[in-house]
Amino acid sequence: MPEIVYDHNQIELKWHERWNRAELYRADPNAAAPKYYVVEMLPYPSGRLHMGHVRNYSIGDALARYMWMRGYNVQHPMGWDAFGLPAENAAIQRNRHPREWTLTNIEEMKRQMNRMGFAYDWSLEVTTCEPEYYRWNQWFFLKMMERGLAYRKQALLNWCPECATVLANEQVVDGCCWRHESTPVEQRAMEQWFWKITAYVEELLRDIDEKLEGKWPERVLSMQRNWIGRSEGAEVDFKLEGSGEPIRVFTTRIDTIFGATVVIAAPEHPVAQKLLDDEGRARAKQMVDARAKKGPGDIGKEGFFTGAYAVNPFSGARMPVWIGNFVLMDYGTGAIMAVPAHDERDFEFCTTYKLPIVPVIRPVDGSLEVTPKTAFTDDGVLENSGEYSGLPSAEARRVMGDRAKREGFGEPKVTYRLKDWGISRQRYWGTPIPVIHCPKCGLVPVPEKNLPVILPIDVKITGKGRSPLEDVPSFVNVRCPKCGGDARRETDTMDTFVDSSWYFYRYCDAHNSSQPFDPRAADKWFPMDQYIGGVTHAILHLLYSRFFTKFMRDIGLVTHDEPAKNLFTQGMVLGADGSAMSKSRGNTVDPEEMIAKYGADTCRLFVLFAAPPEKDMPWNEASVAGQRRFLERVWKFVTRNIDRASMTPDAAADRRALRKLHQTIRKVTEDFSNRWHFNTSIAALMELLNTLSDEEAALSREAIGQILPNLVLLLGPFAPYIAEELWEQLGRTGPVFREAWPVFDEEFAKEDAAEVVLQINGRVRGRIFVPFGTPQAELEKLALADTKLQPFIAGKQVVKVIVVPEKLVNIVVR
RNA sequence: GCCCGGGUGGCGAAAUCGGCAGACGCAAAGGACUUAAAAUCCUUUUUCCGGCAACGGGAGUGCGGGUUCAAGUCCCGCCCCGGGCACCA
Repeated sequence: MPEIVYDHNQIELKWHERWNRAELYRADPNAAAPKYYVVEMLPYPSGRLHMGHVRNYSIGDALARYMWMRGYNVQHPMGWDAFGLPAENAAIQRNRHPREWTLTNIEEMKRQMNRMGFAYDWSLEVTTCEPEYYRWNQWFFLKMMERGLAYRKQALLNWCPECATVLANEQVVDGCCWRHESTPVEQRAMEQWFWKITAYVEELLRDIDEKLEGKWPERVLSMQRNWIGRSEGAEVDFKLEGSGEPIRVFTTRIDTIFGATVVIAAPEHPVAQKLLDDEGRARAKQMVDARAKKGPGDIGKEGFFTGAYAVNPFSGARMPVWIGNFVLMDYGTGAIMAVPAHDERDFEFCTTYKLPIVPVIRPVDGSLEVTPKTAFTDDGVLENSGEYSGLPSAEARRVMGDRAKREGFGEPKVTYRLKDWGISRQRYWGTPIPVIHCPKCGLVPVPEKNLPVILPIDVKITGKGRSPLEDVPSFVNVRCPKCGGDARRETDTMDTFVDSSWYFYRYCDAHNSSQPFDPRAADKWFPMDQYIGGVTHAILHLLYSRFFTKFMRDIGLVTHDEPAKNLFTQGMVLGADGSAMSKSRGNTVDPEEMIAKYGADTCRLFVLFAAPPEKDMPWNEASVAGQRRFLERVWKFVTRNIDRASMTPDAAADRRALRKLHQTIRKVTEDFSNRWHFNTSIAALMELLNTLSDEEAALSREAIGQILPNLVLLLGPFAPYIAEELWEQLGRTGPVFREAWPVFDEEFAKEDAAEVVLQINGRVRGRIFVPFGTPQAELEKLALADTKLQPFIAGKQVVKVIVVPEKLVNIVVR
């Protein structure tokens, strides 16, 4: 029998061609089959994939193929974020229109991904640089404006010098731009557009517990909770002596207010500013500047006395008003009451400036008091607190908050760390913000019928920190839609996270020209059952898109509250140096090279086999050769057995091989349905092949006839090219993943006898094989009589015998 | 400091509900085939002790306790690694 030499290059090229005309792979959203929707994020439209991407796609792709075989409709689009032109390519690309380079990149991506065997439905592709897509981003912007959720304000913003644009808070990582990890962001005062994500803050938080808990990874939920940073407390007015003007403070510990010895305001606080003379104002400005330059964590605590005093509304005490550089203007009210005895930071400040320290909380057991060295920050029992003395902290907080409200000098209050989403960018690419600045009418939204506002093509990218659109008179100079007078077009473009917040909804109705998508289509597909993405988006995309879904619900586009029922965050592929693979670090591994070396199926199999998908995986290709060997063994086993003449069939061998086959089907099916640990699925396939090889010589034609197609079907989700080719070798016609998923037969999968482990005091001393269903009493008898156990039982007293049917007998002796 | 993960052989890992720790693969060593090498196939491979051997015995899942007939898995207290938040009042 001539051996067929398997040449992976030949096979892949052949299948590459077939892939491109694979019309019938498209999912049909109108079909009646159950829905199952998978979205994956593509992190970077650079037109170049690395092995990190291959792993991410392999996970979703294997699942999608399995779901197809189970008869589900799967939408498996490539998520196109279009975060923008990679800065490092800017020089090359700057003369080209974003639409042009995006399409070029898409072609390149398609080529690469086809080569890797990913079955994407390109017909549903949406790109954020398409004018149609601008239209709906802008449409959403107008809806936000109508509802008062879009507004413009002057604020201190994060500025990335490298990108030459502002960034949202979520896009600042360790004080640096999320795309330029060694470039510290600066603070710049600019007028910007914001979207009021804070209007949904309570719901965003509540639904974490009510809708996502247990279905999204705890890590992501915890990050979102942290980021939202809810904190319950109270606001209290301290009236200034003389003017009677109040300085409002926020505190989570109103129960400690009798211990407040000083009011400290942020240097930019407006009321405090009024108290200062020119010299004071200069000092305050210095503080603000210092903080803008360094990170807030890197400056020592400094402050100075304003000369003014305020009155504690509870105790009536006269308290000096200070300016403190550590008090943040944009959290709480911009002023605090310092309670040095019960707050570490206040303690430090008051010790430095020799301000009085008054303990007012005693631990519940009465054991210790505040020492001169440290603050006592836990809850306890109030003392030296007038009528409130003796109350536990928690109760005091409630009572005192209520009184502040009743008497009008404060109220219980919840504050959040989360701020509104700054969506303005001074980039060229991105959706133009559809607003016109009219000297007479103010901010005028572009009428809906005039959408989309599209980007001009002749633009010079300046990198100067203003939108390059400002230099395009044909774009900027417009007539006011209201009064018809001369006006200027807004030149900021939208954060591309706007696009990624809803693009996946567009997939279910990609060609709608009257609205972003038909609500009925969204109802059919959403909320998506399963979302697969990277953890890097925990507080970026995954928070924004939750907000967007709630907003779309409120304007009647969808009827659900959360975009994704289940979230799965796959682990990152780390570079050999242990840090995340990224182009800027230069530690990426090129899939093209890997494929040239080992073949696409081998590469996919390798990344799936190396670790369970949720785990991070340092790149180490030492074991790739093993996956290649496995595929070649499968190839050889199948091809040499297709027309094999009957040898010496042995019913026992058939039985063993078929049993293993059905056990493997069961195992792989369970892995797919429960946990997607494809590494164990592939291990099971390897075990199957090992068993088949052992039994090969004695298998009957009938057994072979059952084994070969099932083996190929099981391989399909992990190694699509070879599975397709083998399917054809078997005389079938493809595509293999449109075949039904194999079904296992419990009878076949069952072992002949149950192996029961015999233990003495929990240590294994022997094992017996018994028929399934052997009664417990019988098992106990067999165990006690077992010769191997005798030495351990002899001369001792049997205290207890534990029997786990079909598994184990444990004899406790003394 | 607070909040999430995680820690198992030389390496990647498995053990899914408290029931045989190390499946599957890599690497390594030895052997077969070969003039030779590659490829392929076979054997060994957590560790210590005893044995020519089949085998037998002990230890072992970051550390220390506990619960249980039985713990990688559950509980308590630590250590280390990764991630998030943090002068957030």
